[in-house]
Formats: sequence, structure tokens, C-alpha cells
Amino acid sequence: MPELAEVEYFRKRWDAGLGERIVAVQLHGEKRIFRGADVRAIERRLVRQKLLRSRARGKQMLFEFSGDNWIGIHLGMSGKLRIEDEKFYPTKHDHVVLRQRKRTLVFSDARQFGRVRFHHGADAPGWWEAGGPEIHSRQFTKARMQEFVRRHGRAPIKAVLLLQSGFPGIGNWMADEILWRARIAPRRQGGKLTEAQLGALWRSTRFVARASLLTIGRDNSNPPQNWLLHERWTAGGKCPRDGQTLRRATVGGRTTAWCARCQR
DNA sequence: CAACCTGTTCGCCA
DNA sequence: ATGGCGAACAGGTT
Repeated sequence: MPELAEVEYFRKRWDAGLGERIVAVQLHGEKRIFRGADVRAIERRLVRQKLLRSRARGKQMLFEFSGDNWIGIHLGMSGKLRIEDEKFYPTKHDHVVLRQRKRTLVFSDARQFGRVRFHHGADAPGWWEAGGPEIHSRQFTKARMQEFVRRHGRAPIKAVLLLQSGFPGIGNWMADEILWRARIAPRRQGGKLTEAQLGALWRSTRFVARASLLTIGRDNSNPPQNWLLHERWTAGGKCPRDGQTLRRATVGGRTTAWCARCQR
């Protein structure tokens, strides 16, 4: 599930626990999601600390706790954040369970492509600060995007949109949505796009990012019915623009859906 | 039962 | 050094 807007939605699930103290920490410390993290430090440091605030950047989330403690979470393919009540009994895939007096903060991830990091220090961790501007920010300029696309000019544009270093937060469905909206075929090489197509790509990127944040990101509601997203997984899905049956193929290593008539 | 999956990282190659 | 690509990771779902 989790791309830009879903990440924002899940980040806010834990808002219910803001300002409240963690009274117990239960981790499945041997699981792959903790690769590289000091599990014992999380268990030792987080108890008695308060959840202060959280942020998201692309698909990364950062949760700040009192006492200079920080947890980074990436949801991977199947990660989810949710709130349970204080009597919650965790099951197999509930790898991070942070108990507060009146509720329980849970991170679950069946496939374990997600990741949990821990940092103890006065400032946000170094791995948080790296990376380019968010695609829905003013700093994500057309010139910046164009420079990135040109640098990866020989790869199919679909693959370029999936590179988090240039398009943080974009995943498989967003990339398809953006290319469909910009009328660009997913196999086109970025270096061969016309000036007009680059403009359309930039506008579509920002539009899809912002509009999905206002629906999925706000309350997990559906984007408008005329989005490609609603058609792209159903066999025989149709182009919302011209009704053509969508094509499906692996592009940039991922299943890709597009309209062969209106995307060039 | 086999194929498929909304993500990232690694090693290999150009 | 940089960029592109395919495999690998794990387990649930179709």
C-alpha cells in the first residue's frame, strides 16, 4: 500500500498518542525490519518517554520522543501503523508495540520489507536529513526535476519516477497515475521527452501528489473516480479518458498499466 | 498450486 | 565514478 499519501495517512494514526508517555515496549527484535538497529537501546530508552511529534518525508517517517530519542519507520510493502486499546494482545506481525496508559501504538508488517531505525541524540538523525525536496513542495521545481530526468535519460521514464532520490514518495500506482495524466508512455526514455512532455510530467507529479494527500492522506478516502488508480488492477481495466482497455507489462521491473492510445 | 504483489538494496555489467 | 538492470528478501492473497 504505502506511497506518499498512504504514508501520511499512517503517520497520523499515531497522533492519538501525542504528548503521552510510553509505559512499555514490546518488540519482535529478531525480525528483519530491525536490520541494523540497536533493538536493546530502543527497549531501554523509550520506556517512560513521551511521543512528542512526527514527520513524513517521501516514504520515510520520523517519530520524536522525549529524552532525545527518535524512531524512523519505513512501511515497505505491507507495513501499517495503527492504534489499539490498552488491553491489546499483539499477534505474529505486530513487531513494534508501544504501550501507553490508555492505548497501544502498533507497527505491523507481514512481509518485513519495512524498516525501523533508532537514533539517540539532540538533533534529528543524519539519515533523515538526506534527500531532495518533497514532490509537493515549492522546492520541487521544474528545473530540478528536468535535471534529474536528464541524468537518468536512458532509463524508461517509469523507472525514473520510482527513484526515491528524485521523486520521493512515488511508488508503483502513483507513477502510473502521473504518466497517464501526462500522456507519456511508461517505456519512453526520459532523455527523449519533449519540452512539452517534461512540463506535463512536472505538473502531473505535483497534481497527483497534492490531490492524493487531500484524499488518501487526509482520511483514506478515495481520489476522484476518473483516476487511473481505480482501473489499473482490474483485469480488462479501461482508460478513464477514452475507454480503451489498458495495457499491462513489466516496465522498470514493476507491473505497469497504461493506455496505449493516449500515452505516447 | 503457481503466480502475483503500492519497495529497497545488492552485485554485476556497461 | 555513474547509471541501468535483475535478483533477492518474506509471507499473504488470488
